[in-house]
Amino acid sequence: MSTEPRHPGSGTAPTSGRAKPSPDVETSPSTGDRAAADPPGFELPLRLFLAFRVLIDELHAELARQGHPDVRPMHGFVMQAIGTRGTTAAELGRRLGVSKQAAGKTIDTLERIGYVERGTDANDARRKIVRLTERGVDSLVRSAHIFDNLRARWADTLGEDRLRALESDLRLVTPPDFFHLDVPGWFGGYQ
Amino acid sequence: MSTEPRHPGSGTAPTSGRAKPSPDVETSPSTGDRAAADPPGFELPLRLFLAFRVLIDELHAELARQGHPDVRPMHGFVMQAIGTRGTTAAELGRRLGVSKQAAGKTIDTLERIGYVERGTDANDARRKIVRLTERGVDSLVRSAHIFDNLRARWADTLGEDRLRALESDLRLVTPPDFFHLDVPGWFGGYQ
DNA sequence: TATAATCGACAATGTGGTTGTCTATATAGT
DNA sequence: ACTATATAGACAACCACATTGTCGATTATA
Repeated sequence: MSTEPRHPGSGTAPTSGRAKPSPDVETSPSTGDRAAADPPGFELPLRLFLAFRVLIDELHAELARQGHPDVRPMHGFVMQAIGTRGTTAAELGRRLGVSKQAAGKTIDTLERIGYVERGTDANDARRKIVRLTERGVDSLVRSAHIFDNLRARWADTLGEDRLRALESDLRLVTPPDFFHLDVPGWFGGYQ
Repeated sequence: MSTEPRHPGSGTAPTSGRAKPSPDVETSPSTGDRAAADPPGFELPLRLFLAFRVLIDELHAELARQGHPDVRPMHGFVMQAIGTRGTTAAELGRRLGVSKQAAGKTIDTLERIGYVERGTDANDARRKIVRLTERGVDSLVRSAHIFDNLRARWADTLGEDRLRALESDLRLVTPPDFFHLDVPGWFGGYQ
């Protein structure tokens, strides 16, 4: 059906594909006993994810335009978790909910592309403090601006009060813990 | 840019949101020129993702209780994309935005755990039609029920009107295409 | 009929996660 | 002070899941 060519994982995903609206699958094979006007239950999680995707994709498209083409969604998230005060691989792993080895690998990548640097801890010879470089901070500053602009665009679309209500509602149904998303193998499964 | 403003939603009375968690990094080191009470721009995407996570995690916890402990988030999504009419690996790959090889592997998994089965196409000897088994359909039926229950719980928390407003708002800022999430290597990057 | 396109399979590869093991360093208990 | 235990980070092996490239079989088309 969708004759559009695929875009592999690299590069910033488009999201503006405007493909087919209706997928071929019935809402629910045999649960037509719900209130008629309600949307299918699985629309809500999908919309939440799509909304997330839209924001992240547009962020990185704009970030690429502003001189940060190599930053991946994961990187920005990790740099947020590193913070301006810096941290260690083990601590970062705990914060993100991944092993310290995985955190270390991501730090390797960020170091290689120049967004973090490793230093030593004067008080603990074991620890190596990971700190954002100037470039790393710059990417976060620009991300903040871009997110603000995206939010403003949503405010134009939805109205400021509706957007605030949306944010408020999301806070009510989500855990207060910000990081610790456990993104790793969460979506996939045992093959 | 995939979000064009349509019509500003008729305002629902906003309720006061709770305090922001404030992770380790400053919102924006030099963007204090926004309205002061606004949340940091990156909270919105994170909340969207967390909300998605909450729904999917609870779905699968309940699904496991109801006799489907092996279904992973990806599986349910893929089965929705397969649909009751069945499809082929190549078509499924296009629909999901992944390669036909990746789609084929996921189909292998679903076949192994008994949720789909492969048949032949009488009209085209190349194609192998993938269809949901009875067990596969059962998992989708239960998923629909569980999603409905989860939605009802959110309606209790937020109020039915607020929830409808949330869904409506999400529709305004997301592309109409349901599937085609390009989940694959999207989050990660080049190491 | 010759040529092109498509399906499904196989192989090789890359990314990103895991566990396990190792050394060096810090810290707590005796 | 000395020893036991815990922790940081590095290295290796492995696994999960995606990618591209290729290939034979089959269908569609010029």
